[in-house]
Amino acid sequence: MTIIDVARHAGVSAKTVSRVFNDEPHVSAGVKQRVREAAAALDYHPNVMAQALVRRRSHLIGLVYENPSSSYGTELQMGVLDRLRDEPYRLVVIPIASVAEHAAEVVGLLRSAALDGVVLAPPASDNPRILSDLQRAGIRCARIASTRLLDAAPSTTIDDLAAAREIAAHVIELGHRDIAIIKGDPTHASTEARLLGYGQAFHAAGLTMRLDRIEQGLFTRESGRVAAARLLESADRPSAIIAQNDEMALGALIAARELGLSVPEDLSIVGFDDTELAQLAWPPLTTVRQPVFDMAVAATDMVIAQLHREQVTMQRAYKHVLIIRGSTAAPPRLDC
Amino acid sequence: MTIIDVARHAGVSAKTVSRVFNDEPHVSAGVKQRVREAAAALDYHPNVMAQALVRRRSHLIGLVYENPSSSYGTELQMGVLDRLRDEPYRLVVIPIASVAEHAAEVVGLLRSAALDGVVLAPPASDNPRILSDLQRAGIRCARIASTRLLDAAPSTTIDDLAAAREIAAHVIELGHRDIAIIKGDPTHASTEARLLGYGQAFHAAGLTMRLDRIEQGLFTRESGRVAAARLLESADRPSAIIAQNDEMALGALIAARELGLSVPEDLSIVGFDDTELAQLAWPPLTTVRQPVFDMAVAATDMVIAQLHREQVTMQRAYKHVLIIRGSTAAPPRLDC
DNA sequence: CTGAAAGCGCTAACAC
DNA sequence: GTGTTAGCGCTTTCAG
Repeated sequence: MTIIDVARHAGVSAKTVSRVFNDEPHVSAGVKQRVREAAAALDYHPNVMAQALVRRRSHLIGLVYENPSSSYGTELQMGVLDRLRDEPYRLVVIPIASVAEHAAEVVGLLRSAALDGVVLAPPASDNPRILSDLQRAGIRCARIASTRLLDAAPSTTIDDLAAAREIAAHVIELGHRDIAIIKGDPTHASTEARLLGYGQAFHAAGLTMRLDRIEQGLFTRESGRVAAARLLESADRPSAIIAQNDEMALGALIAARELGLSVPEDLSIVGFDDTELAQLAWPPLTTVRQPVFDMAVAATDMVIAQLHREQVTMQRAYKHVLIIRGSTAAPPRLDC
Repeated sequence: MTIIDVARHAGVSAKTVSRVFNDEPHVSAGVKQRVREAAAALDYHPNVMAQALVRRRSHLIGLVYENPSSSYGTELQMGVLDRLRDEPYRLVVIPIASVAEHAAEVVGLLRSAALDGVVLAPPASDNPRILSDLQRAGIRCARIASTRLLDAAPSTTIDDLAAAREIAAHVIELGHRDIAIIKGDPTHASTEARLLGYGQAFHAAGLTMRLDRIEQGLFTRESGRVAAARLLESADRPSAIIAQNDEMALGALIAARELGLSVPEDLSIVGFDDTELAQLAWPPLTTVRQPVFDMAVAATDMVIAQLHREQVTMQRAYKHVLIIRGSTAAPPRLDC
């Protein structure tokens, strides 16, 4: 059933059917009626691919993320879906195993998906190659938690440095002196920013950061578990662990449990992001909230605004909030 | 940049360029080479929408689910993505707030997304209207956890009845006699099946099911919390709660905590599905495992097989496994 | 207010 | 091996 069939059936031209279906003006009520009836009788539905070809719009918006299964990824996706509800755009999920390795191929992939626009999560959101390829390909984008090239494309941001400083300061204030850090994936820019933030808090408190207390993780639960196990297995173990996200903090919690340590009595643990995991963990995690859902809504909004050729906010900064829960307490007193 | 530009640049016809890009045979190596160079020089990328129009294939596969944010939804999606990796198909996420209410509009929505095929999760997977509309629209599908119309379309199944019977039997074996049930969304077929399974276990043990011990939930955490609160607030409270999924079991856990009850000492709680939540909860949930990820992989495979006109398995049954964790124990002894 | 003609960029079917 | 012709189903001119 094509537009031609409907046109014949209604005794009008194809163009008129097109007008009716696109709510264009200048169609008499009678004709409109006849066309609608003919379409209903023939169970006609416009061919979306033909429309896409001629309009040069697929109405597809992509979400690019390394690890969509994480709590962070879910929240992100829910934000995009929330903004897309009641809009004539669909969400295509584009998982990329390793953005750093495949940066050169990413935009080719997006192109072959015929996307009108994309929401870029870290670390793609900070990748200069991807950003410039995207522009050349004419694919609109908006970015989640960018840290650099802030005028290259619209982005949402948080102050990683300050957020990291605050959560480290909280741990220090509790009385901890021997504090270990589990870093995130080195290909994410926030890994460095957060580390610097922790460093500032240490410095302000007159503490020195011991490099042998910094473990490399990958933002995954398992990497957090392994890193924490390394830190906790020695007799000389830290009294607190600062993980660069909740997923790794949960891994640390699991490692502590495996070693028979109680949290927070023997060990304090903090995360970052305040994803759902943080409340679900036992004890619930002290962390710093990053409004991922809201950022995803805003980024999606920025993409749509571009597609509609509307005024686009180039940058939107979000506030973080320190969330104190049960995974932190004063360090154990060794000398009594 | 179109195929014509490349053809001109390489001094061949458009069809030849098409042949090269589609790896068709009968193109001499030299020509192939020239075409590739011309394409590279012009930064040519085939227009996917034009291909889609003429091939009648969008290479888009949809995942229809009511609540993609849940742990169950995430697992489902990861299964689909896993099967789609390295395939030239993309995943479009189609959340439907209430399948029961909008059944008549669902296929129109899918149609307007130009999907080649869809994976249907409950309760869409059991909806006759959706199934028949899908067939009329020529959209291939495969279903997750279907319970009926098993030859209407390919499906994956588990034995809800047996699984429910087993987990209820486990609770009964622990010595519980006063057992409450939190039902799931009544528009899902498994709600009834599982209830019947619990009933069979009760009957086999010579217990009667008290209707005033059956609460209606909606498969959401909050509905589980509210239902459990109702059950637990009376002085005459049950010693065990059987929830029809993990999400509601977690809600029950939260309700118990709010009322100062310890699990499993004062109250045993079990769920269903064995999603990630079950291991994350504290105490971890006794539940019955449904291999959602595997089922999603299989369903996606069934969709792809249809698109490739290959032989399709019409039904694939999965085994459930009783998983005993910390949320269940013998009931408290009242008489000592 | 309505319609005819001309594509959008690509590929199927057939020639040569 | 390679090119030609004719669409895919729709929308965009531009006439009337």
